[in-house]
Amino acid sequence: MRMKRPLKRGAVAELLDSNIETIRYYETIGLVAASARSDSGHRLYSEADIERLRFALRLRQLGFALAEVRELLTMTEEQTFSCKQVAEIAEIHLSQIHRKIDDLRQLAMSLEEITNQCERTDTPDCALVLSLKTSSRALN
Amino acid sequence: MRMKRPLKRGAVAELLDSNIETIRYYETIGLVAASARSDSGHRLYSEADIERLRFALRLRQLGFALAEVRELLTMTEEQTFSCKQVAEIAEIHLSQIHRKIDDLRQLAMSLEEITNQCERTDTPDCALVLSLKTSSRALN
DNA sequence: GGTACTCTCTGTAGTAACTACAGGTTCAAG
DNA sequence: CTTGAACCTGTAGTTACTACAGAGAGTACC
Repeated sequence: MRMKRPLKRGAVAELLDSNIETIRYYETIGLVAASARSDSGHRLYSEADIERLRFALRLRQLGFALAEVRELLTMTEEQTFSCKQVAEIAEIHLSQIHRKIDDLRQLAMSLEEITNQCERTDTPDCALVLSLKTSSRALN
Repeated sequence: MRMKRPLKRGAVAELLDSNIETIRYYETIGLVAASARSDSGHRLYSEADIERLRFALRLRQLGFALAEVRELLTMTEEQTFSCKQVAEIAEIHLSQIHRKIDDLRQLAMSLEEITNQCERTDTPDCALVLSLKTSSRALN
């Protein structure tokens, strides 16, 4: 069997549905780099490089911070992890997402309450604005 | 009746439960400035200054971007707005919040699905990691 | 082989909304 | 009068990219 020849940056970006600049960025911060360069200096991405990138991008899609992505990459690559550990990280992250959802719900409720005080007149004196100007009640 | 004497930056920050640096930041970007300075250069915030700040901070708490805060400040200050206009801005913002909530719910679902594949073993071969490594299915 | 066009390279700056720090005044209490 | 807190300024750092400029490759067509 024959190796697939490595892709260049643009092709990788397209394949992974990401941005060409993002890929370079991940390299500059030492997250994922191309393992080879052509004679003229063009980055060449092997299958393994692409897998690593795919993994990183997927974790980002799932809302993990780059620091967490870095950690998870190292763990999975060095095989120095237990499944339990990874699951724990994921669950902490999940609980953060849930908290964010709750915060936004609170926010939406406050804002709905405030906008409901408005009767959509053409004048500038409005309970809505008044309500915005007074200090928070529904928040925190 | 007597004017309350103006507060300084630290006192304002405490009063409005915000950060002293944030207040200076809002000044540098031309959002809200102290209307006076003491002889030695300390910022002095009048009641009106503080109201303006309170308004800005409240809008931020409600998730409005600084650009929107700026717009709303101008509108309410120049009285060149109708209640309807303000309500519209608020409603656009509200719909963005709802969309964000939906996105996060999707995210949470994906992540839950993935973590459920894990049996919390002590070994590194895990359906969770495998699932993270393969390309997205539940997203977008 | 020449030319034109796209791709890639590098370094750097900009984005949002702060936050933090350093090095120097000024204020207030004892 | 001293000491410590609060304030001043300018500047750099944060997160996760994104965008741009200027120069060097790669490739398609005549």
